[in-house]
Amino acid sequence: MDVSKILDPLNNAQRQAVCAEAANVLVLAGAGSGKTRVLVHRIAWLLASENVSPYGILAVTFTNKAAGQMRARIEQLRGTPSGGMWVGTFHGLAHRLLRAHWKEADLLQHFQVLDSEDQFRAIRRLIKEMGLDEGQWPAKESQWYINARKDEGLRPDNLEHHNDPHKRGMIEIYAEYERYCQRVGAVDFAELLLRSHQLWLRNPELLTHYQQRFKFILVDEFQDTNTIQYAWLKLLAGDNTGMFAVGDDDQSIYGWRGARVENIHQFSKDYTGTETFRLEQNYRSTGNILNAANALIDHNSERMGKELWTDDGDGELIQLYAAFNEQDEAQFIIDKVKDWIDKGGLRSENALLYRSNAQSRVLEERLINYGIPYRVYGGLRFFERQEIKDALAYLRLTNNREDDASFERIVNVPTRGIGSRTVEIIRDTARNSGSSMWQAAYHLIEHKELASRALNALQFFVKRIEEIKSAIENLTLHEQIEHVIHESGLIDHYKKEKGERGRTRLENLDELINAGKNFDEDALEEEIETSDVLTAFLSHASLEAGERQGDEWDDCVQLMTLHSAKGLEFKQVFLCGLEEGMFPHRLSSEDASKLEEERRLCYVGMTRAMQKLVISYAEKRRLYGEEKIARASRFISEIPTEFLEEIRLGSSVATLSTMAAVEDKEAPVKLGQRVMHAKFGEGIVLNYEGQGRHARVQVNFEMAGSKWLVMEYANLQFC
DNA sequence: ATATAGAATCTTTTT
DNA sequence: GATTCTATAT
Repeated sequence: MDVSKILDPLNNAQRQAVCAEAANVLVLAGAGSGKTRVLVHRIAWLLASENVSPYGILAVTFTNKAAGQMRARIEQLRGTPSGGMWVGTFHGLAHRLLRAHWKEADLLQHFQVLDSEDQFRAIRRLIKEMGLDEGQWPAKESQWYINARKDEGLRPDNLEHHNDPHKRGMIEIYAEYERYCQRVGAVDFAELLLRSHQLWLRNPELLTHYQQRFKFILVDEFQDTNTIQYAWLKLLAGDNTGMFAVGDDDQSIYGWRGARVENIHQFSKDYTGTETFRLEQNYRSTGNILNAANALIDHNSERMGKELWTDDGDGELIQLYAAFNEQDEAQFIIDKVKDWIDKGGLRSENALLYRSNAQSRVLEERLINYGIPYRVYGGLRFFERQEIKDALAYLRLTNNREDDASFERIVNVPTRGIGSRTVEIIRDTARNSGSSMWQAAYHLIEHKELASRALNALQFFVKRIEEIKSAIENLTLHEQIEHVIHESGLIDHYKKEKGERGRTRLENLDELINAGKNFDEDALEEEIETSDVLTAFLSHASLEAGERQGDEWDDCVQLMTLHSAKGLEFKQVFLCGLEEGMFPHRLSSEDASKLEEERRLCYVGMTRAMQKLVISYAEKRRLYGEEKIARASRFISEIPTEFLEEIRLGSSVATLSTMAAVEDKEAPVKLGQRVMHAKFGEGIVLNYEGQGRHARVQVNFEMAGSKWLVMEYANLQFC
């Protein structure tokens, strides 16, 4: 292939990294510096010049989206499908390994992948079964504990309780959970990695096979790797493997879930002769935005060091708005968004970023008020929806009747008279005989050890599952799904749910059949055995939970947390709620390293902006029902004033029409509304009492301070 | 089995 | 303040 096509689109630094001769390469790629491009072109370069076949390449990312994009861009650049290459997420690749070597990994052939909700439910059930007090041993905490240990590569056997009763309990729960997973063939996310790591350790010839196969390993977002992921990579990389790691220590924002930036420092030590490259030219943001971001992140210690720059101009200054309260802040932001749209910009070019999800509500209310379509990221995803998980649980139970989690989920959904008491008896019976709940149910029916009503109901359930099982045996996946959602009674069950919610649930179940259809087609192409399609589909549902549900509008304002904004870019970005306690969050303010992570988060947020960045904070904020006075975030003072432009009260466009509408209703004014008084000047509505002409309004004037005024006489102008 | 009231909780999230 | 779970009553 023509090498110039690979190298010409690159700048100097990018080209050096792509063509690096060193076996091991570390690329420190700043925000917007062409990180993905370098990865993609490196792969194309290796294939073209090093005489490597796609078979010898493994590229690993964190999200399915990133993996998909990378694969697509490689194929686009090379103009040919890249069969044989392994491109995927850590979990996806680990899963692939375990499917191929389930026996050596000591798993059941049809092992299932638990998503975090499945895991949570399993742990909660086990804690109950163990007779532990749920108040003292919250399932959430245990789940967190177990995952953190697995991410560190630790099994219960490797853990010491040091006579700490709390620790001892946690370890016991962990051990119990492991036994359960092993028995029913369940594998959670962390287990995928830990288990495949173990698979290699215990089967040296298998490890050698993969080490010899993969001549080059490429890692995206290296700063986000945790202990087990790095160990996994290190094990897989043999003596002759070339490692190519791309990352940005300044964008490490997942320390709280086990990511270790240290790995980036460790890399050059572990791989001697590592050549390090820095990508500092930014193709996204204006000079002012970059300089401000550089100055902010400079307050962090222990950085690898990197300074973003651009060839383009300085652009506009960063706007800073000190809002009176969160209502005022929202009003200001929405006014600016409206300006943008009125000037012909797209709604989707605007992103409203915040530290925590609770902040979205006020913004949403304003957007609804103005009839501006928007989309909030972060809701439930398709395969996480209740009705979908119910349907999947039926499929799982027919597939594997040892699956207690699924059994318990659907034994009384739709309600068929199997109450919590009956479930408890089944659970106890299962526990006492060391069998599954399914077997226990059988036992109870056979020996008539239940009250007749419960017995009949249980018998009905068991029979129904058996019927479904035999009916779907020779069907294609989508036919299986269709059969299951009807015969299980789920359709009828959700038909009864009134309103919008019930309707979307039915639509989703319909959509599940569609998903099955697509899966069938893919399976046909890849010649997957019919009996394995269901298992593959169930794993797919766990590993790739699907798109987050958003509004149906194509062009809408984007609302999301700073964390979910990573990797994205927008022409106009609003960073909202920059107050001490909010951002940096109070739970992350005491600890120096946590604070630095917050600062990196701020850095990530700022560098999302292409043209305009607007930062705002509220002096007073109502949160969780309580009003709190706040100070501006320290991050604001860490940005040199030369890059900032303070926006004064009332400089935004008047919104007379909307206020008239509000005035018609019982409230005389809206809280947080800007008003103008002939004598006192401009202010913000703080409070009001009464209605109509007799209403009194409290206004905080910019110059004159806070005053109570009677609407009838005050003659306030809304602006 | 459902309905309602009171309590508890409220950072960030992918796989 | 809003949601979501839990306990209690019917």
